[in-house]
Amino acid sequence: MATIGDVARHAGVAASTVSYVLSGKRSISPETRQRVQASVDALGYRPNASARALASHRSNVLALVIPLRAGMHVPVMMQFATAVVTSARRYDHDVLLLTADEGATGLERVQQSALVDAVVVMDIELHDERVPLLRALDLPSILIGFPLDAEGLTCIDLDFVRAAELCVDHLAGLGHQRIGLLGTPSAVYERQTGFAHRTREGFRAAVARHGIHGLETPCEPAHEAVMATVEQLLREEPELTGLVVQNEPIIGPLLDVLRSLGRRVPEDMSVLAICADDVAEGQRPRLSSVAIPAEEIGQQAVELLISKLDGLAPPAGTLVPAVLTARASSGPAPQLDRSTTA
Amino acid sequence: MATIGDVARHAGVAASTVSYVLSGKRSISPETRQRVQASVDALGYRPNASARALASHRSNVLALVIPLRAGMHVPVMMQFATAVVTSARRYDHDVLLLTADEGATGLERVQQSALVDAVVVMDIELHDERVPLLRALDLPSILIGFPLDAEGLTCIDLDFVRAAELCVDHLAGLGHQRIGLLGTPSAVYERQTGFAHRTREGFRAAVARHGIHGLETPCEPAHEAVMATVEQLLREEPELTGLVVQNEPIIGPLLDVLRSLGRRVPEDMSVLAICADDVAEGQRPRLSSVAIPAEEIGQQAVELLISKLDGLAPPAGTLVPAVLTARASSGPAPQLDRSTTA
DNA sequence: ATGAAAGCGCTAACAT
DNA sequence: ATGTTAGCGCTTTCAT
Repeated sequence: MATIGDVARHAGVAASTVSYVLSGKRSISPETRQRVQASVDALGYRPNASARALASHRSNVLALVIPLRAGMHVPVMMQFATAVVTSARRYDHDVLLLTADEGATGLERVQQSALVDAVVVMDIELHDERVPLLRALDLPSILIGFPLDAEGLTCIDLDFVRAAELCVDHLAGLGHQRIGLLGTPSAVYERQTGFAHRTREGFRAAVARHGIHGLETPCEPAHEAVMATVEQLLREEPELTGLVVQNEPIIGPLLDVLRSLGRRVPEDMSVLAICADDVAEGQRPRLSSVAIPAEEIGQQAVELLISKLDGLAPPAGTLVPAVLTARASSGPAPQLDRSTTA
Repeated sequence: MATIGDVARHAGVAASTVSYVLSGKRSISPETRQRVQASVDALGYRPNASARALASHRSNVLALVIPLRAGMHVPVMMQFATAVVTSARRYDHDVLLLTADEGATGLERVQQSALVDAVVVMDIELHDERVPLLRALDLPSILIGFPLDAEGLTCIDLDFVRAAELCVDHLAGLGHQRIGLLGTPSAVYERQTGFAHRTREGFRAAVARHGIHGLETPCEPAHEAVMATVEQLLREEPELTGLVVQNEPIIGPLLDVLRSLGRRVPEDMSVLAICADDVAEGQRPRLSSVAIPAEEIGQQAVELLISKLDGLAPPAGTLVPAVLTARASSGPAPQLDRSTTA
């Protein structure tokens, strides 16, 4: 491997000049720049990452803490992760993978060994144990998700409160009076995961505001569980005509279950999902949904982090606006013939 | 952050002694060792990763190339990834995430900048473009999957040929005469992904050996596609009584489709899956299956890689044995009343 | 069994 | 606009 010294000799300049040509941190005459660039190309020079990090106190590596906890939906996680890696590369950074089970220890370790410059933390709980650590650690960070107390931290997430509200507003606008929230697996609520709680919050508030009736239930991702949960919901509220689903893996089974129960979508039952657009469009009927823009959030997360590394002070909280797309799964509330016979 | 010099001063020894205590690369008197260890603990010393890498020519970081290509099943990928990270940590290594879309460039980059010591490459195609590069690059590597020409490379994977054989043997042993292989999305075959091709190979060979009739088809992961594919299969072969599935996301829909077509599992149709055990057990009926031991493969991959870094020459190819677990979805071939009426 | 000292390859003052 | 030089914090000879 060629070193910066080799390049300098080849170009007939000082090593520092090569460094400055590469970093652009001071002005270089066009001729010198060209000569150096030619030598770099000729030798196939690539700076040694460790040497650079040691001298500059910057590793150009971000840590990504990926949780793999019970009830999490993996494909969505991976969309975030991919977006983070892709965006990081655009800013000349690489991404180190930290699993959540190494937990707080892992964060401390990578910080103290100066392995990474900053960290992206996913799957934030309302009372996340990593939050105090992050505040103490002097490691620039961005949380994808909001803890209850976000003081001093930079966070970004979809506006889940608004997402739920949009769903309820949409259903209420279509005349639905009794609707349900089919949520994440219960483990997710028990961990007090931010997005699930905030969705529930928004659902409650909107239902109250519209003066309509709202039921909430978690749901495990298995066909049987979906069946049981839907039946339970219909037992509690036979006149249920609308469903908001925040649980990607059960979407398919849910539609099957409704079919097998003889409830047509959207004629008898309107279904709204909070899920990735491609998932919504892959269903039959195509689901009206509020999208989870993982790509956009991951990208913005990296941009916020980079701006912190550049010494800027980005906004502490970024709520990505929720957008509802009406498709084929939601329609006017049915006239409740059923109510007279039930 | 404390440096090795701080620790040395605190313990009253030379920096090199601290280094040797930490690395165990030369013998140290028990007293010195203790004193140094105490100072390390007292100061909370953690070696600077860049300095260490620069001096030792070892970054203690592995790269993991994760593909996110069309048709891939994400949760399985993540199981591999998690196993790799967890195992790497056990050998005091971290893992850098490389997405496949950076492709060969990414491998070259991390190698030339000495960012990583070695690389784990997933989702190998029969004629993988990264294979010649890997051979040229002088970067220790392990492939999870076998290219057609694995000369000079270290590979590991489940024995998919055997996995398919086991499934066919099982069905043939139960008297099934006409069976189908419901495979991955066609994009996966078109890319000539190793595991999909090898499964097909094994299926063909076993079917021929048993002198029974075998149908093969790819299948896209959407309810409608599953329905269409199954109907097509039954049209071609009305007396089909056994199905081997290598396509995790369609397992749920497949069972629904069979139900809606009035085919009971396993009375009318035996279903065998090649998938993770928990997926097989999460279905109703529980699926007879050949497990994909992602955990084990990921772990072994890292161990092989570490042994290479230690200068050993591990076996070039490791085929993890396929194991079939019979559960509730497979049974004796039905007496074909249907054949007389069809 | 331990110390001293020379780098590893780069960046960033500090020159001029 | 460019060169000189002093580190960054560690590992590893080379000494003893």
